[in-house]
Amino acid sequence: MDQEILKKYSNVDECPVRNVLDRIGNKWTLLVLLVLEEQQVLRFNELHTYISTISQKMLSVTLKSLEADGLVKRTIYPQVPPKVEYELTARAQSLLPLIHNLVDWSKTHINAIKTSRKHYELVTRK
Amino acid sequence: MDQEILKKYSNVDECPVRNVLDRIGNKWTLLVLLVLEEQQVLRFNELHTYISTISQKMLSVTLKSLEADGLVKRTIYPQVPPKVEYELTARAQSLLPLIHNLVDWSKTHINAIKTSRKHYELVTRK
DNA sequence: CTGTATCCCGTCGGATACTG
DNA sequence: CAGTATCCGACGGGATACAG
Repeated sequence: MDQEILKKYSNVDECPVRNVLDRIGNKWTLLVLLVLEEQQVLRFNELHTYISTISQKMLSVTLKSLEADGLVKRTIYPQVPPKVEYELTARAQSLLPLIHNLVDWSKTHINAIKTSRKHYELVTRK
Repeated sequence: MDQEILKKYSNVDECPVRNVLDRIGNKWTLLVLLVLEEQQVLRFNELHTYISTISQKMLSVTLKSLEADGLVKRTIYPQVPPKVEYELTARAQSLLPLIHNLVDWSKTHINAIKTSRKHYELVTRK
């Protein structure tokens, strides 16, 4: 890993994994992906019902960025009232196993991590 | 995935993977982990040299949170001038394969993703 | 050498109200 | 039903200066 590579990894635009982490790292993206994986096809308000604590604004923003990255397919049915369906793309399907690995690792280690945090807080307290 | 589970996944404190993503999702954590993996043991300023674009403040903050989570071990040598060494823990070693999977997936798909983003921008432009 | 302390700004995300 | 528009507070992260 030379200096050239490091510079690229420091740059959000040039670093591939930063491009991905900047998406799934934000507050709601992962949850939307997991719900869509399980339910397969959902309308906007159905998603909102499943993830009731998300605001309309953030659900909209999250879905748009997922659509922009080609991870979610959005289908509009031209009718009144409007009907819009969301579903995962093949690209998202290929990412989901890695996400599940992360979820599993987190579940396995979260207790030890929280214990570490408490201990760290104690020993660093003045 | 029932409502109870979803509420937990919406809550940063209760959701295991959010606890992990909130760490590796920030700007510098991943890069620090990868450099430490390759170099094994580094002092503060050596890390700063490898990752020259990080500010002293953020390097300090990033290392502290990694240490708090038990992902990095910090060793102080009581001498003047001070010498402090950082190295990965076994916990971090167990996480790194998943990170490499993410890096690989990102490298594989980043071009297609960027193409999708450009296309999305075009079709949504007024 | 290994950090802290301030100040400051941009972005993320929440609340609320409004629209085709 | 499926969003947008607006306002606003909190927080991540950069620049700079200082300290043990």
